Amino acid sequence: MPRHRFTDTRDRIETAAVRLFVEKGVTETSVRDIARAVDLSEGALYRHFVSKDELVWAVFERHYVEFAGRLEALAQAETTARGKLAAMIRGFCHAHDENPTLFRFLLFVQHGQLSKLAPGTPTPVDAVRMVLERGIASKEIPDQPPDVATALVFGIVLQSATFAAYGRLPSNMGSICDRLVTAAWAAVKSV
Amino acid sequence: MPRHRFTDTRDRIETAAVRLFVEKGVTETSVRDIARAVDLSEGALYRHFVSKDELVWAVFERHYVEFAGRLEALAQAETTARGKLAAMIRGFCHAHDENPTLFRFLLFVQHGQLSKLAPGTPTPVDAVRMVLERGIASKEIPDQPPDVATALVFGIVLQSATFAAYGRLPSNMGSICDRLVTAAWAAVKSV
Amino acid sequence: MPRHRFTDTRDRIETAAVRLFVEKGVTETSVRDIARAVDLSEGALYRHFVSKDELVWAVFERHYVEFAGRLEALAQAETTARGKLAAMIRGFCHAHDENPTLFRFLLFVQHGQLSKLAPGTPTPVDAVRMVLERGIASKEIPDQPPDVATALVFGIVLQSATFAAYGRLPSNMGSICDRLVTAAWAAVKSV
Amino acid sequence: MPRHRFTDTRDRIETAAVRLFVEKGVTETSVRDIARAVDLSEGALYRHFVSKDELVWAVFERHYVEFAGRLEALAQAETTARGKLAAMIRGFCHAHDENPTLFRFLLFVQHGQLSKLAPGTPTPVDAVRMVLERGIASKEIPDQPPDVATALVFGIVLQSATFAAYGRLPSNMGSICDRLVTAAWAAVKSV
DNA sequence: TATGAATGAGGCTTCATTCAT
DNA sequence: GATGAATGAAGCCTCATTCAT
Repeated sequence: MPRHRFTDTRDRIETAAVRLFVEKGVTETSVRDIARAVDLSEGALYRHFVSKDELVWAVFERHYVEFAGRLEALAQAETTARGKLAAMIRGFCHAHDENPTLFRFLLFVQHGQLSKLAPGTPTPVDAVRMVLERGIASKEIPDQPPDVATALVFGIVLQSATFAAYGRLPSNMGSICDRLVTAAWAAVKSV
Repeated sequence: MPRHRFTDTRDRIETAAVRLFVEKGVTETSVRDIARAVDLSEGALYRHFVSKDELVWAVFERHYVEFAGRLEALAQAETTARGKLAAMIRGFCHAHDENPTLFRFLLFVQHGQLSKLAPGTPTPVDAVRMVLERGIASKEIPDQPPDVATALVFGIVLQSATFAAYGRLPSNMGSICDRLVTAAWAAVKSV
Repeated sequence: MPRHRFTDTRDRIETAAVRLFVEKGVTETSVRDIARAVDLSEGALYRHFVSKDELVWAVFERHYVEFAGRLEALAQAETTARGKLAAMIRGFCHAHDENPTLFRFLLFVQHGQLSKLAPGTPTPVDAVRMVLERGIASKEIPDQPPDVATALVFGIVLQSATFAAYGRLPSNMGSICDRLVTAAWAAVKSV
Repeated sequence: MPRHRFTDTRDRIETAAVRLFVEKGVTETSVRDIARAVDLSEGALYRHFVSKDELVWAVFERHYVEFAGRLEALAQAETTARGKLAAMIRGFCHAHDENPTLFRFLLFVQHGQLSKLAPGTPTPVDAVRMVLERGIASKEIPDQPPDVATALVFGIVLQSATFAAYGRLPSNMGSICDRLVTAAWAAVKSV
């Protein structure tokens, strides 16, 4: 059996890359930076990734789609619009606290990966929007453009994450999660 | 007057630079790109700016501080917490619609300029936070950590701007400004 | 007036590049090699050429087409098939002796540039072939596939140039030019 | 028998390598390319060849010398200069048709291997030259520099092979072999 | 023998910046 | 002020080769 730390190495690369991307930005992170972070030669990276672009994309795509799926599943486990929304916001907070670095990469750094998603690929935005749209249709939520409602909810969650990143809010989003749920629901109902 | 031409050229450079920074990102915009956009040689740019970094910083600092000041002035012209908040949100929307590109550069691109501000320099975040903190002190707003409240308001406004940039919301933020005021107030009051 | 040694520098680059391409091959010649040969930094080369590929192509295309034109003109100045053929072969010998390095680059190194020529672009091969085809049509040359006749003539000329390059024949092709004309004509007539 | 598998693999490598060398050039063919073509790992190739250079050289040397020997044998089986020359040209055509790829590698690609041959090693050029030189000495062929005569013959044969490679002449050189013999003889006699 | 991860050198290119004119 | 050639560092990537398994 060969060494087969392949998977291991690939994971180490991805983790280090995401961290650097969040710390310095994607463009500002050189392949050399990543190589050093995992104590590997630059050339060796290319046995695991075709190119820097592909590395960025691979990390993004995998987790982004997976996260969207998780949100959808959380929503489906609830029956009311408020329940669904609360579950999703808790999902955000949980994802953030589980791996803040990855969370920031997916939702803030992005670096233009979004436009590479195959059209129709479900995103976290879609997941939230879908719940709100249905809530409006079922009159649980007052009539309003679903995109506006989505902006309200998304903004409340993401800006909190931003403040957490800057140290303005506790790094543990779980601690303010309930507050965010209340605020988001109030915002959405306030039309 | 020669000084005019200078100022003129400098302004053209700044405007083009901001546009490119927003379109492609700061790092992804080369000095060559900027020079071409204003139909000037690369070398000539250095008559107007010491370095690319300084250009970025100059544009950011000037407008960012000025914008913070504008927000503060708007707030001071009102007496109630709700009035101040509404005025500021209208200030955001107005600033956005006046020059969406500059708005995005200041609030989204940033590119690490924030940390270069002299400590104590008032920022748009501070302006909003100050109003909310005082509203809490005066019981106009329920007791809560001011930073959380600030996150709610800021998130609602900025995410709407983001959606406007992506075409999910109308490019004219003025058209949803009242909705944002209502939502922000509801969110802040909902504790 | 700026220095405007532009043209000068560009020419020096082209000359050095052709020499190196012939000496070592195109792929085996690095941009660094060329830069050193003209005492310039690697980066500076890119002010004169978009890319290494473009440099190769630029040198090839310009001279190859020009040479084909020269051959055609030489042929047109003669009336008989034999006269035309002799003139062209003398044209080959003259081009070789004028600049053996360039001659070798155009006719031996090539490096796949041939397939980049716009379809229909006249080449030296076409020039020779045209004369032979017409000579066959006019019965000055015995009936035979024109491509075979072209191969005979071209082979006689180019192999001599090859031997000259290797030192097997004098570097001065002019000294065997008449012999080549006689041989080529005999070969073509011998069917 | 294990030795067979070894030999087998080595042959597969050589064949694939020659094909790639002809298709893309030696430098442009990477060890990886070769490994893929024979469905082997890169590392495994080094069990069969010391280095890429050695692989190139091994293939070249073996077949080049062997081909020269074949030509000499063909010549020796004939008595007249014309007979010897005709036999050799037929030898060229036969070798080409038997394995056009190998033929092109030996006679066109070469890639500087020629200069690595031990001085005095007989080559196809030598074989042809020897016959012509003796023909001149015996007055079967008019007096002329043997190298010129060699260039005429070699050029006629090789340019035809070139045209065959480009599709200008039929891929089957056997079909024009007699024509080449006639032309070569005429060229050589035409002094 | 075979594998595939790893290396280190080197290749092409871009970039911010300088400077003679 | 303006130009454009020049620089040197750095960036991404490929390659021939080695080696533990």
